[in-house]
Amino acid sequence: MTQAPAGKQRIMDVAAGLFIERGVNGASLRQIADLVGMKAGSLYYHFGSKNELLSAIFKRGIEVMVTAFDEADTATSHLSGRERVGAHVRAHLAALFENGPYTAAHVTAFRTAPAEVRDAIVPVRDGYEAMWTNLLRELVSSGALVSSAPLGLHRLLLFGAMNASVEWFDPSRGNLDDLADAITNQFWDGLAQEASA
Amino acid sequence: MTQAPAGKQRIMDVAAGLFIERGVNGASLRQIADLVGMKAGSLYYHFGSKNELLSAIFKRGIEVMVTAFDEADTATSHLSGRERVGAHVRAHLAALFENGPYTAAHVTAFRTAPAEVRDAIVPVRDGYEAMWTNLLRELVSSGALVSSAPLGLHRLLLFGAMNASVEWFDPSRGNLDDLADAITNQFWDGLAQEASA
DNA sequence: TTGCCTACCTAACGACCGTTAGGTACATTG
DNA sequence: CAATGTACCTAACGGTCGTTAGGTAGGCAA
Repeated sequence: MTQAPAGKQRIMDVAAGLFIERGVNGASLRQIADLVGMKAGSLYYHFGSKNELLSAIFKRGIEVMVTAFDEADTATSHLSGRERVGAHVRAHLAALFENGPYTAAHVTAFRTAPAEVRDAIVPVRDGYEAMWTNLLRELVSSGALVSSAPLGLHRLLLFGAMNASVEWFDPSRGNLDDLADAITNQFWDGLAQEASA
Repeated sequence: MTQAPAGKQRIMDVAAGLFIERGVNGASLRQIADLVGMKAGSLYYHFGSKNELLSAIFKRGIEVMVTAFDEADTATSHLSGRERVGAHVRAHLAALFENGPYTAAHVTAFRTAPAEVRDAIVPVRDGYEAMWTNLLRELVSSGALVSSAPLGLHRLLLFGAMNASVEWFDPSRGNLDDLADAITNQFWDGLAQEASA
């Protein structure tokens, strides 16, 4: 059943996909090894334990998000607030759907991972969240966003809207740019017909 | 370790909480039984299988949402569009945080449940989603919501924002009314400083 | 050729899983 | 008082889990 160069990279790819589908405890090392074309014991040549494999996947998932954020940042720092938010939303979606299964695995499987794994990842994750907090703060300072809203809370709502898309959006059938636009529209203008009093 | 009247109801309570914490496969019948004050085998007096227990919890979780929606509907049908949305958002949050762990379990654990369980639940869940679709359609017809937006998509975004709160909101420390207001604000008006062109 | 390194494999360990068969204590009913 | 039903328990079943120890085939270096 072998079908590719295998190795560490491929193990992580396959494992991340299986973690998304069946959850941390639902995906066994034997299933992962099977899909890779190995035996379960051989995984231990590359990773010291299942938790280590999990951590590597989550960490990579955050790195992918951070990289996407940085690129969007440098590409749009000179544009309007709305365009900047739009670019960052698009970048987050790219991390979820276009740059491997790592970010999606982080978003869906992190919650039920062993506390040991979660505790090791939280600081890395905090770094990404801080980048968004800074972005939104800048937009308030520049007068683009309302200053009255609790930013931390609205950032979490935006994250919720974006991340939940892994459960229903199919990138082979839908357009990621359209999705990013819809999310940005809702975040920026809302859905009310006209600015209500 | 017994501490309460036990029975079917209590098993579902405890199991739902554990499914939220550790996921479907991470929560074992022995752990559930332990917390209830039973032995694993005894659970089979009340439920024919683990999947049956899962299904019962998910189904209950949806019933709780539907009930909350109906109450909000009859209580606010005569009010403004914004107030109606606000009431329904608040009702959804009530289902997630104030009416037992069932809805939260459904939202967090459904994805990794066995296909057999998911397939049985999907039709029930569709009923709840249709209620929201109808609400939003009404609001477009009445001119309260923009007609240009893809409603189904925006409903999913709203669901994502609301449901993700189970991962970070602590009802013993935060105010659910405030959270509902923030969600409603973001959905209705967005965060832009003023209606941008 | 010999020896080491890489990347696997085989085979098994104890632990835990969902599930089942067959008991038992207690309350209710006749 | 006997019979029945309810709500559990004990003990075990086969299976799967993460993990480990020890083996092995092929490539590269000396």
